[in-house]
Amino acid sequence: MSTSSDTPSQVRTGRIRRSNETLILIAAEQEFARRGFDGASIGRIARSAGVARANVHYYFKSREKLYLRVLDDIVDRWNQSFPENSSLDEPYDIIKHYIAAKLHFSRHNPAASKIFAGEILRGAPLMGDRLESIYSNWLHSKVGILKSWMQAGKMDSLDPYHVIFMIWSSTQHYADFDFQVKTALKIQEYSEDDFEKISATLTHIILKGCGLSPQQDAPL
Amino acid sequence: MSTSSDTPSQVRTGRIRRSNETLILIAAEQEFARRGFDGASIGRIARSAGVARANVHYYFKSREKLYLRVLDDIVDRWNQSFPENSSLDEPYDIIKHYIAAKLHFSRHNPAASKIFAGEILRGAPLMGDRLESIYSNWLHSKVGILKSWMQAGKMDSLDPYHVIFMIWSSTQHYADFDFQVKTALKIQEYSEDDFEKISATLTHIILKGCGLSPQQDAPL
DNA sequence: GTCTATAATCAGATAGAC
DNA sequence: GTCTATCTGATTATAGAC
Repeated sequence: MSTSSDTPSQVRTGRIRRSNETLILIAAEQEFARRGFDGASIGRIARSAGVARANVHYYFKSREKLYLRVLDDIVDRWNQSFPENSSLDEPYDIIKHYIAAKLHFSRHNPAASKIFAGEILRGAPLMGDRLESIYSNWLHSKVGILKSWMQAGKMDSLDPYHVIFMIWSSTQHYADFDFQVKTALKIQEYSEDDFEKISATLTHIILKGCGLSPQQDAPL
Repeated sequence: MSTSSDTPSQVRTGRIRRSNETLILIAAEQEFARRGFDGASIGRIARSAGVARANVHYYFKSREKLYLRVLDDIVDRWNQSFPENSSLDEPYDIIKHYIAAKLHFSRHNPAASKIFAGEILRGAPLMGDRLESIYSNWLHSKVGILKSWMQAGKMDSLDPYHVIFMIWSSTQHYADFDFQVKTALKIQEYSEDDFEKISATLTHIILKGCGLSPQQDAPL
């Protein structure tokens, strides 16, 4: 078609669009994480991205649409961060691996975690049902797996939902409430050493607390 | 003094003031918890309290002052909820009691918990240093106690800060993120039974995970 | 595709009648 | 002490020149 001819100007235009969209999305994620949807202003996002206010509207139409786009991008990143690793089959290893993955995400995507935390804190006024669909299937399938492990005597009998909520809450805490953690620890930023301590402590308590130890039914 | 004479009109006036202040404070706590400081509107607070917009300003001067007053009242309630109970001296009992107290507060003061969660999530833009002063002394003294228990071999050696953060995060989760929990559990409101399960699960994992069991150095 | 100017909206705060 | 009316400021969103 005539509109799809790749003239130099169109190629350059496409690049500018992508580049500007990316700049705006990065700035928007920081702004929404820091101030929440209500506190965020398009003016600050534009300034921080280095574009004019009107251009943010040109690319994303409205603040709400921009916010939802940021959320979608976060969900994509989230899904990429938790690949199915079928090489593990021991409860101990699987849970240990999951805690590590969650902490890794919290460490490297604190803004993303905060945006979701804010959204849930307010009752998901903007995401609505989309929130549930993100984790619902995953959650209920893992609950089933935990139940089967408990029935097989591989781990202590506990409410599987609350075991998972505990992993969520304790790992996300270091992203969502980093301000309080850092103030309490008197540090500016998390160090490698901090995250090793966090990982060691959470892993120890949760695994031992669930009655799990390494290779508990290792065949001699 | 002449101004303190208790004429009927002044007595009634004082009562109205207290009554209206209370109505506004109750409405404000709900509004700030649901929408955050930026999303909250004085109009909604006034309507919900049954007074005119201007009266909220008359009593509290500004939205920010009202917010800070709500925070102060929450801190008071918080302090009343955690009386020093010197009757306990076993690590197992003390931590178990603390988890129960935290969960009790989460259950009965979800709005208060959410307001603090929102404030910490955004880096305490309005509370500032006042936040730290609330828990700082408590935290560092308890860290010292945990350390002494670990050195005495009464519990596993772990980073005491992260043990406490874990108790905070896992108990507060049920207030701050109740929307997600309730959606996942497909319930409208927490029941007595829900909280018993939560309490049992958290208590089991944390205590066992820290290597604590009841009366571990019972005499005889 | 970009930017300035402007319209429209909303909410906090205040003045002043009652 | 209460309430209506108004002022003010901020911010989203859009129109239209470049």
